[in-house]
Amino acid sequence: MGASLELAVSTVILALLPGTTAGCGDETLQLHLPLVRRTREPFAGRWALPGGWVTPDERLSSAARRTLAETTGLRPSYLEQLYTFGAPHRSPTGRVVSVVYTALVRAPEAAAVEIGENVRWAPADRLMETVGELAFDHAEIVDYALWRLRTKVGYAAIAQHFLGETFTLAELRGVHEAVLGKHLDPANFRRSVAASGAVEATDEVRSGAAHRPARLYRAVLPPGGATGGYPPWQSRPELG
Amino acid sequence: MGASLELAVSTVILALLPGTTAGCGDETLQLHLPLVRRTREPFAGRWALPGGWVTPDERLSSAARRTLAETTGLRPSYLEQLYTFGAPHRSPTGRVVSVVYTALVRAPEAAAVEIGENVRWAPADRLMETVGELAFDHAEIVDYALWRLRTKVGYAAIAQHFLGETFTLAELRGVHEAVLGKHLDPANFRRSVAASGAVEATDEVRSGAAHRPARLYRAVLPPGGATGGYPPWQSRPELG
DNA sequence: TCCGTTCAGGTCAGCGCGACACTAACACCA
DNA sequence: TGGTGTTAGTGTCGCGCTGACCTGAACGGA
Repeated sequence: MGASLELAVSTVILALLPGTTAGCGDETLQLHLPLVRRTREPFAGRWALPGGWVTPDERLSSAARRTLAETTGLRPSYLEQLYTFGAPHRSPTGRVVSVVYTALVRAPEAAAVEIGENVRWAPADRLMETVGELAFDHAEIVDYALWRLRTKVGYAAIAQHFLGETFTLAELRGVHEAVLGKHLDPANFRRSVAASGAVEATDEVRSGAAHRPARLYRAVLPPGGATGGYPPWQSRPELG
Repeated sequence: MGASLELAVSTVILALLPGTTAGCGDETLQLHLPLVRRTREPFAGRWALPGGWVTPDERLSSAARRTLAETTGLRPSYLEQLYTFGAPHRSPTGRVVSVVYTALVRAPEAAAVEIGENVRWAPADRLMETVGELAFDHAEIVDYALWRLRTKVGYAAIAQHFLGETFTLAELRGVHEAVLGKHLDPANFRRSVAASGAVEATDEVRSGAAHRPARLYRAVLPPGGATGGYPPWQSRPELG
């Protein structure tokens, strides 16, 4: 029935890395994503999202995981389905339907990517300036992923995915400021986070700096069913 | 590359129809969705979501529209992509990946469905009791669609899709009460809707009943870009 | 010892929302 | 014709969340 049609997966992986501004000084974090340079037609030489074909016996998310690891070496712990793109002429060489997954990774994991001639991190908000036009409709896909991150993702998810096991509230706030692109009041941010129940305090503190040490916190996953349904990001039972 | 794999589309169409409670009295509206009885294996005799195969030259949404019209006669004006289900053994007869679309339709449009031996409306919250277990993983798909409707859809969209061109606030409130399954305070509902800017008052009123006539309102679409991105339901440029 | 910096917590005003009382405008009926 | 019932629509109050700002706590460094 539905033949002569290829099913692919792509992934939009977002990481907060130091800004690659050529000038010095500016040490701010910026959203980056890994891109792969195409070596074959169509769009040979252009940069594209990591991805590949789905094999008959693997889950869609497994295909995304596998192709991501094959091309970039990244192995994120959690992938979320973003959208399925299937316009008839997305690819000039035939009908390709792409199920796109997205994930957030920490900077240490992001460092696992073997940067090379054909793999690189690119600043999500300046793709055009840094790598030129993306292959296929991948620029549109990235835009949609960024919109989802900025409008739909909560404290716990961002903390858990962008920071380590434990973190200070200042670190969590810094991550949020980088994602949202605006300054947040430390006191109000603290209250807001505490009220959300997304983090819990640990006994430890982070010392060493020339000021009062900060308490360390840990992300606490939503109790899975407390909201009576599917939380939007993490912790939804993976759908088939 | 990615062969031996079928791509299908399914649709979850939601309409508010009078409750089919056998007993008298209860005239409340209930969420219903159209189901189609399968005539072939697998799952012959079981009820399933309307859907079918994607042909090589049509958009995914067009395939959803076409198969929905072929099986039920429904032609909703707008379809929204819900999720793509692709677990390896969803279908016992081979690998099938289903891109699921969803839409809300008004009762008059819903009446266009030619009810028969193999097509019927079923109450969304009592599928098991009324039609037994659905084919494939369609019950899971319906659950996810209901969750999305109840938690993600705003005033304007519900008004526009479930009601006519103009409507009273009482009608809009009734629709929301039916969707959410709980009573809403008329005064607070009015203020909340007004503040959202999702509706605008018209000059007309609806008279005829034995009480003060109610002003008619009209749904106003979000200004498409006011939020600087993709509004969640209606009015997002259809993605590829 | 003093000082600068950051952590941590508190206060206060404004806003949105739920609960509830009240007025307005029609149809119906005695 | 005027009273009555019913629903439309408005006003008010209190609570909780949020932004803006202030104060004390705890460190390293001069």
